[in-house]
Amino acid sequence: MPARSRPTILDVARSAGVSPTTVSYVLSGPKERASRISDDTAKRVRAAVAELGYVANQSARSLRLRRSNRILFLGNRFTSLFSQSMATSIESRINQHGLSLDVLIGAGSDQVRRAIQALNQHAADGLIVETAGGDLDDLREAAAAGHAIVAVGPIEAEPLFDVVSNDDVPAIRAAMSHVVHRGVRHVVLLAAQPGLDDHRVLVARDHLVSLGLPDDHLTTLHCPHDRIAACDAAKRFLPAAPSPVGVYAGSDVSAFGVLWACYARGLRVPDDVAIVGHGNSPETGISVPTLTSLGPISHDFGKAADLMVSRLAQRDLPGRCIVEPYRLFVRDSA
Amino acid sequence: MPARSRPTILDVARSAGVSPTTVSYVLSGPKERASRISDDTAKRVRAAVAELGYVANQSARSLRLRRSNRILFLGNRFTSLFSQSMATSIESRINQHGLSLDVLIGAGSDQVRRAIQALNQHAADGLIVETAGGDLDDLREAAAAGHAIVAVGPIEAEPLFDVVSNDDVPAIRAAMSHVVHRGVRHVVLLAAQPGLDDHRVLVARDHLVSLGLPDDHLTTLHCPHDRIAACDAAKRFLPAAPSPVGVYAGSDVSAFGVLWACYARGLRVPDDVAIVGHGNSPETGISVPTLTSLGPISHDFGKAADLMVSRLAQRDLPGRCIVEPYRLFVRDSA
DNA sequence: TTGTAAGCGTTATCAT
DNA sequence: ATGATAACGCTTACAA
Repeated sequence: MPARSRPTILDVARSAGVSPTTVSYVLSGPKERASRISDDTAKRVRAAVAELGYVANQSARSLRLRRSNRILFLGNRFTSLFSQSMATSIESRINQHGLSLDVLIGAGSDQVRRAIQALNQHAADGLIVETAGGDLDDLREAAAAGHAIVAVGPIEAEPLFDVVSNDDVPAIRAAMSHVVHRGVRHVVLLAAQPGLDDHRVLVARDHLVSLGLPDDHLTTLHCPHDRIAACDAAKRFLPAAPSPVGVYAGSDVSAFGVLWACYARGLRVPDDVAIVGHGNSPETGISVPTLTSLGPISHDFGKAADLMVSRLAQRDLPGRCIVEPYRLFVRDSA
Repeated sequence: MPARSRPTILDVARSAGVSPTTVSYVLSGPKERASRISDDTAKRVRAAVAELGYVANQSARSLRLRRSNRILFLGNRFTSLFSQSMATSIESRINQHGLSLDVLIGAGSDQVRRAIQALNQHAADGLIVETAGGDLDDLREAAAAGHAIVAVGPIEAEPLFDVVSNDDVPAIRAAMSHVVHRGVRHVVLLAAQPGLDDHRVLVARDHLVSLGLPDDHLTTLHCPHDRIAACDAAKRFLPAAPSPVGVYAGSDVSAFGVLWACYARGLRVPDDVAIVGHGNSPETGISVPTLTSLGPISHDFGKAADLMVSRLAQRDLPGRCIVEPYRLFVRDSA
């Protein structure tokens, strides 16, 4: 049932004719301690390691060191281009620091709780989480319990953990102003689940009202942020909508779904339907028409990793907040 | 530097007025041993656990049990709809078995080696890996070392580990026959990196030759399987290609990239350009035109998880092989 | 420059 | 029905 047993540090020590202490010193990297080992001994130890194929047991190591050197990243959705690029840029930065990153995917408080559970189990040292704010209470509690947390999302600074604050509100307003200026008088707003990212549509709706659009010209629809769900939804609501209609899709993938629905229904973009995405993923540049979208000016989320690393080095740091500005990227779909 | 210290089993024992042994028995689930603990004691223990918020330290547990109850899944690409659905279906099945799944993403032998390293470190009990065959040697070596491996991909049975064999060859041939029957005499084949999935284009090319297409009517291009790279590539090769031309994109995401390139260049699909994808992702149904693609008849890869679980229960099982049939799904793009 | 020994938190064995 | 004890593999004072 258990895997075939692997060599331990004792086997290496025996084979090299030294004590386990010496082996540990040789392997624990060239800190100042490495100097206490003679070159010759070190060489013999390394030879033995290579010959036996010795690899340190992480469980034993974590138990003794009281840290695992693993960081968890919890992204929102597999289909989200945004989560993907976050995972990629965070991973490379985390690796630069000699830690390893585990990627979990899935929004929702159950996933957040699972991730925090992993921290409680000492299975990971810290959690970088993409959140829309729905699980802030869980995160606050975990941070209060001494866990290292970095949250990324459209949220404010926190006292107990670090935040990369996606400041998308001005860009959302700019997008709505833009479509209204182009003559749109009816707007459909697409939101995923309530609590997940509905702040986007709330901001959009408020701003449209302040621009003078009557409330009954605004429709909020809930559908998951994936291409197919958005396309299906759009095929239902678009034919009935007065032209020109604006669609703020809440995500780029949804926007592409809406775009396909326009093709399927023979609607012209942007003349009949003006589409705005969210995320400004690279794919916005290849569709026909190209997709107007709003997103962060920089797509490098390595800063979240840096926050985590410095927090691991000093646990009692006050919560820091890096504001990530967003802007509207006007292309041809609106 | 280390996290605030959490309660251990000793704290629980003290608080409940019992020995650590008893706490462990109470918590290790109601197997047949639970009977040896009196109801009253068990209740007191559970109360103490709840009060202190005790959670078992996974490192200590893994060290003692010599297993981590974690399974690794290594998928090819974040952008791959196929990897995504594999990860999802495998995770839910793995969880049903009381294990947890860690998802890694990234093709290439370095990633495979990193995953195997995790096995060597006792950080995980088994590895489910999506592979095109390029890293079979590494996997064989790991399996020979006693690790539990399940590989999913267009590969054959293996003696030392389990395989879910994606039998896509007949479907690829069917797809090529289909486009040729429709009058295509020139075909462009898109492959990712050599060694990753080039078997797809090799099979396609061989079959096209056997159908009588001259070799210089066949072009193989290498570009990563993502929408943007494929679109850029297609924008370059399509205008020069004789019409009608067939494109076997090697993946659905690439196919969508090619489709956008056709729109951008004013080429009609399927009349000027016939496009075939690979993977048969749900998105094939929403594009205009819908995407002809080949893929597995079933998208449930829970069977890979089942293989893993049974292998963990009995390590010396011979390598099993489940063949996953593919077929061509003809839609409007070819 | 190297070795001895204690301890990280758990679970299994063996007593009681 | 419960408890004492040893062991899992590693790191690190401290001793030599």
